[in-house]
Amino acid sequence: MARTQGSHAETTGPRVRAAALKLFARHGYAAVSMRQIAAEVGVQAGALYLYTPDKQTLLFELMRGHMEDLLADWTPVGGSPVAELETFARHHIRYHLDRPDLVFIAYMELRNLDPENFSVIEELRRAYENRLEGILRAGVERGHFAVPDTKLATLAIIAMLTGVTTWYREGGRLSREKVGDIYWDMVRKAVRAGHA
Amino acid sequence: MARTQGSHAETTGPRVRAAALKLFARHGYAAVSMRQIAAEVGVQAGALYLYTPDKQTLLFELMRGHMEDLLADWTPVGGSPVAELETFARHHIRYHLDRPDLVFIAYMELRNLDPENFSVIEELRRAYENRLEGILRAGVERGHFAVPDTKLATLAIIAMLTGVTTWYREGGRLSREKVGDIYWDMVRKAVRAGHA
DNA sequence: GGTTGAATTGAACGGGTGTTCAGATAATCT
DNA sequence: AGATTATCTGAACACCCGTTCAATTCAACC
Repeated sequence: MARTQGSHAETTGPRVRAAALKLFARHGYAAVSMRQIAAEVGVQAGALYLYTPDKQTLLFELMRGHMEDLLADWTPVGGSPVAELETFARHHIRYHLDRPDLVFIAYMELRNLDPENFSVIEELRRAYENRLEGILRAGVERGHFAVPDTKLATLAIIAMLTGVTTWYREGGRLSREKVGDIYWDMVRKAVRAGHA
Repeated sequence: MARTQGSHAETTGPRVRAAALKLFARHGYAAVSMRQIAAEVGVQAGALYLYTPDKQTLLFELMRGHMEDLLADWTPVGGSPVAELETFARHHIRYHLDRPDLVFIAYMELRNLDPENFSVIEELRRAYENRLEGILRAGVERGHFAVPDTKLATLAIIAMLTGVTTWYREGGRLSREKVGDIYWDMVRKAVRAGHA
């Protein structure tokens, strides 16, 4: 018996992606089977192939969408480097706290991407890093920041900020606002000039 | 035909662990089969069970050994918090650069641990974090550090320092010494007091 | 040189994998 | 009401999984 209650194409597609996202984040891409995803959606495994050509593409599209949204979430406007760095840090934290599963996947499942898919994601990731490095470089030129190496500082700051997703839980001791304040305080001090 | 060239028990054990480590780090625990590990060692899959009760224990023992070595690598001596923080940061970086595969596994494969194994590893990880937090708290009490939240600063610093393994490559632009200097500079400034 | 025993093979076990596809079903259109 | 078509099922395909174990091989000992 097929399709027991009406046409579902428009809702099933997103539900497949949502189920894959949830299960990939919880158990890892390799550990999740198409049959498990189908069960989560409430459908047989064969039906998934109406919505994705294969399992690999399901993972890739989740990661690509995430990276593109991340890049679209905010673009530098070229103002004061200090203000731009603050905006970057707060956006980064807020965006990552809003999408814990996608963030988790984007960092953990890189090695499960086919080589072509991997380079697409890597390029998007580099574009994001370059944005932060641009801010740091501008700040160093104008004397607002003092970092020994802008590339390294870029990676250190992103690692620090992204780390928030490993411990933050909704309704915990600290509000998002407060978390943003605390991290921004550390970032600002870490790159600050003139206080050696 | 078995054992084509002599008794191998003493060398095969470590070789099994080394092969598992390498393959788990490259492709992930769930994506690596016992037959692949056996092939890397140059043995049939059944022979692996002379050296591990099962695949899960192989992963767990790698992670447990790593965490115990990390804790044994250095213990705080109770001196100046600034000096202790520097020692901690430099040890952390050096240790992590020395064992990229183990570090990778310890962070990526937590969710593939059985619940009992998971809590063992989690406890070791918490013990490590508590060491750093102890340093920060001592520094805050004596007025050397100013951090809004020592627990959060602990996690932020560890995330930042551990991030070094994602980009550092042997023989690259920066020496280990220089990397340690740069990260220490950022950590020191991030927690510094009296320069708001 | 025959015996012992550790080290290993290779086949087997039950079950799970991603993917395909003919056929069934039900909502929509004429 | 009947035809059409998008949606989904369920079985099948070839293959891989972790693990067990009787049989085999060979170094060491008597």
